[in-house]
Amino acid sequence: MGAAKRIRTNPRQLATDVLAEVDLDDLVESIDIAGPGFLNIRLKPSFLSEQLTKTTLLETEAQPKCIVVDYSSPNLAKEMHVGHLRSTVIGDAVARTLELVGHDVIRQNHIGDWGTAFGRLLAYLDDVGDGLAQDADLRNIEKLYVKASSRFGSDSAFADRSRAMVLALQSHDADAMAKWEHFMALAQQHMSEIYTKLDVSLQPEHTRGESSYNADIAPLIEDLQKQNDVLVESDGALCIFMSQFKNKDGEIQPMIVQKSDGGYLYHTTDLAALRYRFDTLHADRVLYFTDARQILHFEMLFAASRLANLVEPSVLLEHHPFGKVLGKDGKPLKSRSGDNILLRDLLDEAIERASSLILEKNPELDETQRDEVARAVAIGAVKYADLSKNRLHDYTFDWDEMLAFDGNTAPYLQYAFARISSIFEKGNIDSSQCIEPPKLDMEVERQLAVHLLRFQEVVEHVAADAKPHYLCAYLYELTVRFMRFYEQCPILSEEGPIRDGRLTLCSRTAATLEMGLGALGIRVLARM
RNA sequence: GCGCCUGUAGCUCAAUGGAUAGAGCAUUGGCCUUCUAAGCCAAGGGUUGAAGGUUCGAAUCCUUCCAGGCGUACCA
Repeated sequence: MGAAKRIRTNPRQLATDVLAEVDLDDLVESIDIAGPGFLNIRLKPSFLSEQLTKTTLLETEAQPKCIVVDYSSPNLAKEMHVGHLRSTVIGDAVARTLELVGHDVIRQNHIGDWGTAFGRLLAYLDDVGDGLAQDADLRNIEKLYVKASSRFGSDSAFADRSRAMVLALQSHDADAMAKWEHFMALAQQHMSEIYTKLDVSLQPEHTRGESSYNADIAPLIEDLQKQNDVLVESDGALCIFMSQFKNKDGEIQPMIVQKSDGGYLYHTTDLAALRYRFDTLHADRVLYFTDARQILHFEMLFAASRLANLVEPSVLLEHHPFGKVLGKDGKPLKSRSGDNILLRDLLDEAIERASSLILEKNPELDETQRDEVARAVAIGAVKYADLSKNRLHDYTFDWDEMLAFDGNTAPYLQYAFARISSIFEKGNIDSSQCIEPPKLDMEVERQLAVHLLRFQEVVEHVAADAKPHYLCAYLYELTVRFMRFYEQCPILSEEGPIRDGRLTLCSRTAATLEMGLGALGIRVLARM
């Protein structure tokens, strides 16, 4: 590192110097220098034990910030498919984690409920007649959109009508609005059903779609025009030119704020949304979870908002991108029928597989319990499969991998919790009363204790970097250590301080699992 | 063309510039008369796409290649 280089000391010497200066006798059992200059510190069991019984699980933020988390944000012209999983699940986990550490989190579901897609859709509905619109469920509308898009590409008159429909919506033409509202009601109902099934914390009040910024756009453009040299007309469109963005011809790539036909684009709504988040919601930090194709869009959005002073310089603007979902053949994911795999089909399949496994593993559970466990296991497995990866590039979707219930999966963590619950149930013990400091004589006990004490650090890391996979890795390692402890150390058959101390380890592990999985949006189970 | 991203075990993925690059799946072999075997223990499996460079130390940082993906003015 730079520091070591500046003082021109080799790491081994530095370690020796540090060791000579520190006095940790009351905390440390042994400390020695190893390898290139590591200080290996072995903490005293008494110190570990004291920390476990005297510290809270998680200290909350002393100075909470107002953090806006923009995630899920499906385009309602289409039914939600597996491509929506990442934004929804990762965004939700980060929102929950930020809340857990004490921040004031405002969720924003920036749904695609406006724009050209709806022009095509509504124009197509006009062409085929209202009858279809009356009984169209979302699956039909999904197909409608495909047909509308294809006609848009092949029929220039239809393309013109689609664009005219967009303008009709933007001027709030009554007929167009009625069609749009009918459609939106169906689509939002579908969206809510998926969120409920997925156990995602997004509620209807978090929905603030593109259409909700309609009234803000004209004033926004007016304000931009008041600022010298920000908005420039080019080929009839109003643009912001920023020299760091170049197009394929090496010229400056404009950010189009208003199209030559007077319409607006996603740039425009996002600028309005960002302004709203700062002016009205008073955001200190804004996080966006979208796929990686939008990287350039967000770079331009953030740069433009700085240029036009839409937000204070101190406000943190972060885009957290990720790759798209591919099939096993390495091509964008399609089901056999050629459609994208729908989210509700994935979830139903997951629950079905979990249910039949539970029937086999634990036939004693009654049907109600089985349903509850199946849901928690299935949803947990699907979410964890996504959350445990930190991948910016595309990732491969595989049914068997995503719906696996053993190994490094959510059910493994849930299983540990169920085992602990079973101990407390069998011993008729209240886990919240377990305060006996553990002895930590066995190496597996010490290993568990050390890891338990790192929860705070990991949660803070997730809150800072918006990467839930750190927490997944932590919880998995915690569970591995607990399982070793569980195999080697009898609990209920012991007596006195040994038994009580081990119960404390169990209690703390269960509480950590519950809080950690809760931050990921995954439920724990007393039985499974 | 230019820009951004990615390349790690057969597969899916980890690894604040640090120690012998780790997990899971799959494969092979053990462990249920004791708190849930969705578990535990063990084995095999690597030139981190390639080559240079910086550093006491590189999967990680820099340069050049190779391969793939995405973006590149009125879609989002």
